Amino acid sequence: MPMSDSGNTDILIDISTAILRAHEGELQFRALEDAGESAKRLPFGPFMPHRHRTMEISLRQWVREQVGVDLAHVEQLYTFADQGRYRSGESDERHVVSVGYLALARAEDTGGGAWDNLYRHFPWEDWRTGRPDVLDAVILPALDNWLGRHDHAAERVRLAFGRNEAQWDEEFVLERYELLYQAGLIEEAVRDGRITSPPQEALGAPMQLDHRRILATALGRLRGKLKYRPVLFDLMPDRFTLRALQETTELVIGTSLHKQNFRRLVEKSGFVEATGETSRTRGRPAELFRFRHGNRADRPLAGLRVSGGRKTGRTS
Amino acid sequence: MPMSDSGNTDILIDISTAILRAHEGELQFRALEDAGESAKRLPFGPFMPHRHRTMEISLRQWVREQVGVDLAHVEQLYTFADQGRYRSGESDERHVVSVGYLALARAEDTGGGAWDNLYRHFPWEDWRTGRPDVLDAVILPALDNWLGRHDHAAERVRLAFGRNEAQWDEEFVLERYELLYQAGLIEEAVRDGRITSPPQEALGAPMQLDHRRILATALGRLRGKLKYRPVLFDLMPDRFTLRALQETTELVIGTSLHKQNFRRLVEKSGFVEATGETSRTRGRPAELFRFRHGNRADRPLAGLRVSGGRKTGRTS
DNA sequence: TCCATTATGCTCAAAGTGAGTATAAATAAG
DNA sequence: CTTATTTATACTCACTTTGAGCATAATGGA
Repeated sequence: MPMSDSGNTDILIDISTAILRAHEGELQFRALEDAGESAKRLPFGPFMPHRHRTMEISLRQWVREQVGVDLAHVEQLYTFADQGRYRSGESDERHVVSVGYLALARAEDTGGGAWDNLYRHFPWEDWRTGRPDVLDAVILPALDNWLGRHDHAAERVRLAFGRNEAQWDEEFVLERYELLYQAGLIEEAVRDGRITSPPQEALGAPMQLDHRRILATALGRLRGKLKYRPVLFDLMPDRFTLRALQETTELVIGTSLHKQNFRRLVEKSGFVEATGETSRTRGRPAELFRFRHGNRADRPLAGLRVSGGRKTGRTS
Repeated sequence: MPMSDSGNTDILIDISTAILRAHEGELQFRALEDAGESAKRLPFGPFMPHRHRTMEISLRQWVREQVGVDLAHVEQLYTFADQGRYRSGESDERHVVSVGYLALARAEDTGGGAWDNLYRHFPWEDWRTGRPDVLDAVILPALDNWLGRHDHAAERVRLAFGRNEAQWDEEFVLERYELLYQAGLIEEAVRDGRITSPPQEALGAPMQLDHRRILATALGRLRGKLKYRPVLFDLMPDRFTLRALQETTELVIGTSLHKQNFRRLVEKSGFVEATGETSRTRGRPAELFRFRHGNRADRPLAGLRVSGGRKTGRTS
């Protein structure tokens, strides 16, 4: 239903990319620093339709050329168009629409450049060594306080943060971030003028513009995709041990897994095949596997869904 | 990495919405007709950032006002920016970026207006009465013929259409549509000048602009979301029998389900509660249920995943 | 040689799932 | 009013999947 107005507004589309890799036991993203600005940012640039036929093609190209990273997987996340979350202080006349992308890279294919630990910006999302203290010490009390004045959001908080009967769903990264933002517990909310009293304690390292929101979207999307598409292998080197695959998986979903069951799951999935070679580190050498391009019934790795089942925790 | 160019292009953002409902045994979407144009279209309009703070808020509002539908669920699908798929014939100077939305409505909340059967545009997606004939009679032979000249796409065809060892994945709606488009088997491809020889037989009813692509995205997204979020209830009336819920489910995923097992799955999921009332039609009266807002551990309805298991088909 | 360390194999019970059979409660047909 | 038809609901049963753990196998280093 075309509206009467012709919609003649000067719009600028920014494309920002969360480029992730698994490296040295960390889930990292490519981060850039600007002079005189403590918060980092993602690589981004304007979409120029007269130059690039599609956003993804152009993105792949300039990330390789200007960021020095070969991308294994590229996926559009979301288009954010809400005003006031972006360049709030600047005097640009144009309305900015922000398109976020998720990209995965193998550590080997990443040149120099600075990489940052993703969980430094989302400490409440890393459950690998158990439930993060910051949840009960800071986040939930602060949210309760906020809920006193905004009780309509109680159900959203319950679902996002797994209170009462609800389970912690590791995919709700964005929902959690947005709630924290709305509750004024995120530094970006202060910057955007959404809240007057600054948070008593910084919850994760802030970023420029809406880049932490894009990172949250990226992490949530990746955690979801993991379970039904073999996207993890785009973070892995050519050959890898099942242990390394498990560690990368744990990095992404933010919990620890049962080793023997993980092995069983992956072996049955048909996504990997043994190479015959072995890798030696400390203990018994491990078999090296390689990704097996979908030549058989690709079964979802639903078993990667965070249990919540009977118990939790890793078994040696 | 901001590019040197300032990106000063006149960009128009169109927001198109696939509004779905389940009605009279069909999965329908709100379709509009234009004079002198046989292909229908979705409701759409330009994004006007100086008027609307976010795309979703404005969309909800003008769909209610101008289309006469109360939306139960709204979800952004994708932002398409590839040139040449959109308004190819027009002389508008501006570059058009198309943002697609999925919206769900309860049949009761939809006013007058025209609704169209979704599967009329995607006959190969409806497996409720078995594998559609058009697949083996038309689509696969034509794709094979096309693959002769474009064999690099063989793996994509295999996965999307479930050939050889691969399984038909009901979520790959967009992948299938895009392959058919690229292979020139879709009328829109002719319209866009992508292919010279028109398809021997029209595969599904065409639509204006890129609206069939948006519908494909919508159906695929909904089929996926079904399995882990209680989104189906946004298509259901206040009270419903389990049979009605099953029929709506089957409409969406495009396959038929085992009745007793569906009942078991839904009852155990905790998403519904009995009302005590019953509905009478022909046979034995059925209990009326209502949606139970997430007050307990919301378990994914993974069981809705199309079996592919031992056998298929409905049991009385 | 013994130990710490990591990898891999195997078991077992509980829960989930596919495919039925059986029974119940209505209406429609004679 | 009796019977057939239709739909709903209950229950079974074999098989698979999953959470959890025990047991054994290869390494390098003390």
